[in-house]
Amino acid sequence: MIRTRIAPSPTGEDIHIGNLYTAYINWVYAKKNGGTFIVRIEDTDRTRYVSGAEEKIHQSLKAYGIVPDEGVDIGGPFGPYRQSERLDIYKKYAEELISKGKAYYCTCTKERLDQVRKEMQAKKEIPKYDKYCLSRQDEVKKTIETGSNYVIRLNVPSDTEVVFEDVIRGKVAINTNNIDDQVLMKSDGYPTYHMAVVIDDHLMGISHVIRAEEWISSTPKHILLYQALEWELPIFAHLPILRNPDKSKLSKRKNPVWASWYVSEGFLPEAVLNYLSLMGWSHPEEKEIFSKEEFMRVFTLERIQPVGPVFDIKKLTWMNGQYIMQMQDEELAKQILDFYKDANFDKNIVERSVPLVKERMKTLKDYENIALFLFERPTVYELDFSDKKDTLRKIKERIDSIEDWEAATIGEEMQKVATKEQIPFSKFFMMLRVAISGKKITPPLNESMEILGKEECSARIYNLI
RNA sequence: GGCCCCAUAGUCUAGAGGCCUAGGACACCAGGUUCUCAUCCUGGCAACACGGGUUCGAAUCCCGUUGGGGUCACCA
Repeated sequence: MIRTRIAPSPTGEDIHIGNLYTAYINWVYAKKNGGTFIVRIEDTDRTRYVSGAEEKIHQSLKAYGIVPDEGVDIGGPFGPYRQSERLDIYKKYAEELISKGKAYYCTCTKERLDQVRKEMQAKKEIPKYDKYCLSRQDEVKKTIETGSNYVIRLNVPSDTEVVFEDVIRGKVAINTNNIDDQVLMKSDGYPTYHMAVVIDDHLMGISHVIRAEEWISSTPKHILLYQALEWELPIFAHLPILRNPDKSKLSKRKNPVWASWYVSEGFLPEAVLNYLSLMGWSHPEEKEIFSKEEFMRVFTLERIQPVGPVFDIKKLTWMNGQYIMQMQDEELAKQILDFYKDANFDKNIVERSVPLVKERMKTLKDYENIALFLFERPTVYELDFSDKKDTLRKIKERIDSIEDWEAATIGEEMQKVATKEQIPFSKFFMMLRVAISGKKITPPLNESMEILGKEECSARIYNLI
């Protein structure tokens, strides 16, 4: 049975796009294998806890259609799915580890820890805890009984090669000399990530730990824990980290990173996911645009490349445009109406405008730039009409005389005016375009005029005379 | 800095020893279609980081160098 999970922390505004990527891969992998996808909230850091973040994460995942089978809202057989509600579980295993000699109490102060680290760095050694408390456990236990603060540390054996097989990278080996005696339980009674992740992944029956590459170097700690508790290892797959254009880890300083930002900018969730799926992975037939269902069909973890890809919003934008172009008109109208629900655009006009704007929009947000003039009269004009009033009058007269108000007729009649006035078509229509819309760049003019209606067009011209 | 991961055009990638004169996509440039823009079509620019091996033959395998990234918390 395949069981995958993502473990977001409610420490930001929303789910990070990199986590969304990880979530998508986990979700697809579980779904394609008839498995279960779990969302577990890792809220063990109460100092960085952001209230409301958890709800936001769930909302965003839902907006992208990544729906968990088990999680805080829906429950499941292995709950609770919020780590802050599992404290007694971690405590129990921490005690087991201590009784097995795999972990120990530590009462060192932050000052001493800093001091030790400093000294080691000065000696150019690897900065890590010196196991001072390990040798004096009886003494430490006594001070703890008097109420002093303590943590529980993993007792990392020296000079041992920890080896694991990563689905994406193959064999990875790290010597324990490079690993610190990781704190497992913090002084506030909460577990650290390393403790909680191992216990929960095991208890929740996670078969595949699919997470970002940044976790590779701490995986040996986790393996030590699995071994200490005599648990079977899950399969590990470390996904590449999405990068900024300067190749550093994708960060909010250099890129929009919140999943909901993309939605609010008018990107379609399916397009974002499609783009994300191309990060480190390619379709066996080199297709670029494909549905979730198709991705699910052909996806394999093995095909993921270990290189960290740069997140290119330009290509995402292009892809989003492709999705918009391929969308059914009715569906696009619905999406536009929904995206602009506050603007209260006239439904009929939106529906009629869709064929005109569809291949001009890259994002839903583009609609306003392109089609606003269909709803409001222009206030600024990208052309000066002061010496064109005569022609304008001719245009208005002709507009008023048209009986069959429909794009083709409008075009023909306007051409007649241009010919009569001896104005080249390109110049004439540019003038008319700006007179109607205020702008030099618009959707097809005749069709736009048809949508606006005869009276409105006539009025717009009249306003300029 | 130690450890770990990685290395095909500006970017995403195909490529698992001869099919490679290295293919596709985005971006960019030029041209065509067009009353603007967009779409669409045609063409173009542009890469196997470097050095050693192995082999009849290497973008593909091995080693080294260089470069990039990640990680070294009572954060995840």
